Amino acid sequence: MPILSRMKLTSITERFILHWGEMGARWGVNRSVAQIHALLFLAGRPLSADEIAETLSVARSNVSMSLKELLSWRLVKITHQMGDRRDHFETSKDVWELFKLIVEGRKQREVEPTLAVLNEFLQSPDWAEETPEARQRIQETLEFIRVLTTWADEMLRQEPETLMKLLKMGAKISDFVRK
Amino acid sequence: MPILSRMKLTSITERFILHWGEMGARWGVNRSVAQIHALLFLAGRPLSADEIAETLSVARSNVSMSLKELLSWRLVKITHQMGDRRDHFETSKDVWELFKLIVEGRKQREVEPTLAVLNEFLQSPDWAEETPEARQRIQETLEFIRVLTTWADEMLRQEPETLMKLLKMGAKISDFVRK
DNA sequence: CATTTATTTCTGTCAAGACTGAAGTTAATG
DNA sequence: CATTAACTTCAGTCTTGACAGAAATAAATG
Repeated sequence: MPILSRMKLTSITERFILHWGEMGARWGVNRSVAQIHALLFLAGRPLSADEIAETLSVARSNVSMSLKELLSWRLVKITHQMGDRRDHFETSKDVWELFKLIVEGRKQREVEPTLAVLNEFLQSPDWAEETPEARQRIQETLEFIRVLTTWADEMLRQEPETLMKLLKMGAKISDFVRK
Repeated sequence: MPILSRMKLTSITERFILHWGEMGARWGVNRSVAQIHALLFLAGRPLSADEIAETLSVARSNVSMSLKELLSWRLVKITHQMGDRRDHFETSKDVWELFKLIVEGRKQREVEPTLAVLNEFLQSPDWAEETPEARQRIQETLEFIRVLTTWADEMLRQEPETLMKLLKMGAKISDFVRK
């Protein structure tokens, strides 16, 4: 069976994918998942699971699982091509959009459970047993996470252009606020 | 040899430490490292390495290594007590300060190397071989990371109170900027 | 409705790295 | 300067999770 579907990667594309995989791993993302996402990002067109497997030299089954995870993060969408029964997968080419989706995903999967846990502490009958200092620090942590996520929600609702302006205005705004 | 140094953890403290360890693991931080940090945060006083090991039931050597890592992130400082030769370890009780240190650390360890890699691509003789689309996406990624880190640098230079104000003003500022 | 094709799930293997206990090193004390 | 205490490093073990190949399932086609 001939290999028809392997994309040949340029040196830079390959290095990008490898670096992205490394970084993913550091941030708690499966290396293959990060690599597949990087490949789709640079390819800029829908790829079939076979093509991905061939190109990155990973098992077809591994690609299947990784794509499933990327789908669950909504980083990847399924598309179809006329006359081809296979699913094809693509990702947004807009880094801002990707960033938004990742932040949104982490918020739902990690921040919200943490808020739930911390809030539960406040309700707990054991709460009164804590030292006042520990109680205060837990409350400050809760408040910190709340402020940060509320703000992140607001920011991520903005259009990329607005967001860019906000970020680039950062210095001026903070000078203003400090006074 | 009697165990003199084990702190008894309240139910909530224990649950906090366990949850923090879990979250750390998700974000690519060694679970013990995160747990030790959580313990120091809630204890609110300097603890010896022995005391940490006893309290969390992990090997003394593991504590040594983990503390070394926390020191390298500057999340933990060594202090001494009169009449005790042992090092004691403490962390800031201020979540904002901790957050700053973590962001700063990740920036240095992960973001800067990534910027270096991407910048290198632009200089590379292979750069011209890339498709225009891939080139554009890599450049946009670079720009995105640059804008975000520049902004983060600015924000983290602020006092916590200024920062709080900025975050809480978020909505108003973005309404203003959009126009 | 049998057959081919596409996709997912399952299971065993392997590698990375977290953890431990022991050995080694350094520093303080009498 | 010998001895004890504090701390670090090292080597092996154990755990976790990534991965490949095989088997199972689902879907499409003639």
